[in-house]
This record gives sequence, structure tokens and C-alpha cells, in this order.
Amino acid sequence: MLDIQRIRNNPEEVRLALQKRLYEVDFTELLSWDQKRRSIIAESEELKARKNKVSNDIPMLKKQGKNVSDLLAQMKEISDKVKVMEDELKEVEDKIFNFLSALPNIPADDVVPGGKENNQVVRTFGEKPQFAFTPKNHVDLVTSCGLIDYDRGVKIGGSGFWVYTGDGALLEWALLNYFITEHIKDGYQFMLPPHLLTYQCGYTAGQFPKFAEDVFKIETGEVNDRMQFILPTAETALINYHRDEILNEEDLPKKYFAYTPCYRKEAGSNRAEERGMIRGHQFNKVEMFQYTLPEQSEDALQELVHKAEKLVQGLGLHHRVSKLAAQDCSASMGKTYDIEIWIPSMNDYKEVSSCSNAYDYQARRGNIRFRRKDSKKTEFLHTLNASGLATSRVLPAIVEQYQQEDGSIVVPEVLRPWVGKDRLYPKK
RNA sequence: GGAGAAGUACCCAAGCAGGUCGAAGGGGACGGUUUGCUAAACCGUUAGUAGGGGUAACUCUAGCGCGGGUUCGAAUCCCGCCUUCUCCGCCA
Repeated sequence: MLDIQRIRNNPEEVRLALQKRLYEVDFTELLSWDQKRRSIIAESEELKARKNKVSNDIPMLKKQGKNVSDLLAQMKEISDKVKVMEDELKEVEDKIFNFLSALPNIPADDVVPGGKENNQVVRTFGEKPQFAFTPKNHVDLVTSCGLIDYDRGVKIGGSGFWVYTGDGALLEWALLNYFITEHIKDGYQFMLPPHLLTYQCGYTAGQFPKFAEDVFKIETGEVNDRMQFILPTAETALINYHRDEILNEEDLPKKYFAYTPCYRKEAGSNRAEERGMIRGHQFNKVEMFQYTLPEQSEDALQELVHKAEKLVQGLGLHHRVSKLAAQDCSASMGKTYDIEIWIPSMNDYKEVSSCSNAYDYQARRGNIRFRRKDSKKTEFLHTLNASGLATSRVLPAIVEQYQQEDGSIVVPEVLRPWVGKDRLYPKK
């Protein structure tokens, strides 16, 4: 949600800022609604003030034995008038709300305009591994080593699902344990939220109303504000944890992380190049989340990016960090860095973490504020989220980057305590 | 799943046969008097918030779980919903 006051005062500035993400918007209608809204309020409140005053006087007049029937009739008239005005007001406020709800966040000043093609690689870590043999792709590797069962995954869950089996499950679980351990070391609080969320959660996060088609809804409610859906990311839960709250300045920042599976429809995105576990309807992710003071969110974003990178580095995997161009940032976010991991068989880098600063965009939608210690004033806080990490591309990267000529896979050192093996071999 | 009860400000809690009730009382917090210091005692302050108008002082509107309705007037009456608690049943 953008601040309507900002649009009211500088419509052109906001329009140009949104244009950076190739989003065209015209505020003339909005501004006329805004004008109308305020004039209705001014007029109806004046009527209400009068009505309140007279209504208060009526018992006294009655006590004095005066005839108040004229007054009652007058007040009835005013009451009816106010009612009509309030209907009008609600109508125009709905229009304003719907308009504002659909607007994406304003990109930060240092975010470059345009689409994906303008993303900038900020830094890279490691080198592309060179193989003295013909490397296999991750689908073949995890299948031959018995780590993932794709066929039976589809059999029991339908297209886009897989099953982690045996050492594969251990390897997956080891990754999650590794991430969790690191976040706890860094002072983040571990959270396990519900996986079913209410409509309001999706609204606050910025997924609704525009992207409601991307999530799995469950049957219980058809009406928008009663429906529940399965979370597409733990971010959706964590942003709502402090919804409608006023935190104290000294309690910020709040640093959380959560593990949840993530469920996404991914409708229409089944591309041949994305076979395997690169894109599925369900994947495991540990998500970091921060609520910060506005003046600290920039540093917090850097911290999150470094934390995500450190996790990939700890695994010894070649990757790079990209700063996204305006259009490639998701709607709620003002600035985003992606950590992208090298997948040899695809000859490409794939996102394993997206680290974003939403500034006050989500806080406005969720009405999440804090109180300044000195001035006692309330302000919207800033929220940030970063994957740390999603496993569904880390595991392919591990098996591909660590594969050996005999088809076995070396287990990254940091995972060995949990996997209990240092190498995984193909089944006969 | 079935049956009851309840949701009032930071917390507890009165009000609920509609009319100075934006709300008694207590606790807490804050300020003060007293005091060598602390405690106690006493006095005082204490909705927060959102929105409208105004350069401002200030002023008005909304608000007693949420949303509607009745009425000149609703914390109080009516309807719908949400949440919590208790009891019964069922179950990992």
C-alpha cells in the first residue's frame, strides 16, 4: 500500500517512480475520488456534530416539559441525510482502497528501471566446476542414487510433486538443519507458523487481491474474507505475526526465521528446462524475516543478503548475487537481491534466495507500526524477508556440482553430521 | 461435532429495564508533596488510534470484539459473524 498523501502531494513523482517498473498509472481519477471523499466527510461530520448536540439536549428539554416533536422530526431528517452520505462515502472509499491495493511498491532510488534484462550481477563466489568426464544432470543423479522418487511422487501427489527417499530425505533434512543452526547462531528467533492462512494474511503480504490465483485455496470459505489458503512462503505468515500491532522502538529490530513447506500453483510454468525439482508445487524453505526501524532497513537488507550468501558459501557452491531491476522485483518489494546458484546441466544460475526490502509497503497493508521512544509518535515500520534458503534448487546444485566420475556424490562437509555419510553412491 | 457463558481503555472490573457514559471503581504507569535515602501515605495525570477542518492554539467525527439494523439518541435493544472459556462427545 502506498501512502495516499504522497500521491496527493506528488502524483507525478509517484507515477514516474512506478514507471521504472514499467507500470503505467494515471492518478486523475483517484485524486478526484479523494477530493470527493473529503468533501463528503466534511459535510456529514458537520451534520453529525449538530445532531449529537441536539440529541443531548432533548432529555433536558423534555424534563422541562417542552414539546420536542418538531426537533425530533428535524433530527430524523438529518439522520436520513447522513445515512445517504455515508453510503456514498463507503462507495468512494471502496474505490480508493481497491485502487491503492492494486498498486505495487515504489522501487528504491538505486534500483535500475526496466525488466530482468537489466538485472545486475553484484558479485560471484567460486568458479564453475570443470568436469573431466561427462557430467550428469540432477534428475539422473538423484534417481540413480535413490535420493528422489519422481514417478511415485507424481503417482501420489500428481504432476509437480516428488518424494525424498532414504538418503535423499536425510540430505534434505540436513540442509534444513544446517540453515536453522546458522540462524539461531545469528540471534534469529525460530518460528513454526500455521500453514493455513486467512485471506487477510495474503492481503498484508501483497499477494492478494492481485495474485490470489497463484495459491491453493481450501474449500471452507468461498467468500474472500473467509477463505483460507495454504501458504506459498513463510513470509506470508511472518509478516502477519505483528499485524495490527504497535511495537516499541527499543524492541526493534525483530529477527525471525521459519521453516515451512511452500505451496504454489505455478500454473502454466511447466517448462521442459525446469524438470526435476527446479519448480514444483511444494518445496521446503527456511525464511528469514525482519521488522526494523525505517532508518535501519537498508543495513538489514545487506545483513540478510550476506546471511543467505554465507549459507551457500558454507556448502561450497558456486553462485552469484544479482540486484534486480525494478520490474523484476515482486509487487510488494522496493529492492531485491537474488542469490543464484549454478546448475551445470542447465548452464544457468537459478534462484535459491530472494532478499527484499518492502520498506513500509507491507506495514501499511498490515497496519504494523512502532512508537518512537522520544516523541511517542507512531510510524510504520519496515519489513524485510529473505530465503535462507529454499532447498529445491540447492539440492540439485549439490548433486551436480559435487558429482564424481563414478556417479557418486560427495556430501558437503557442513551437512555430514546430519547425513552421517560423506558420499552417496548410485544404487546397482 | 453438541450444549452453555463471555468479549468494555495498559490490566482487572462496574454499567446492559436506551438519554451529560468516552464510560464508575481498583491496580499499574507517570508527575508531585513529604523525606537523610528508600518505602509508606497523600495529591494529581493517564485512552490509545484513525480521519476531517485550521499556519497554529485548537476543533469536530468515528470508536465499549467485528459488521449490519431499530431510534431524534445505542456500551445498553434486534440480527449476522469472529474469538475465548467451561462441560459433553470424538480423536492424533
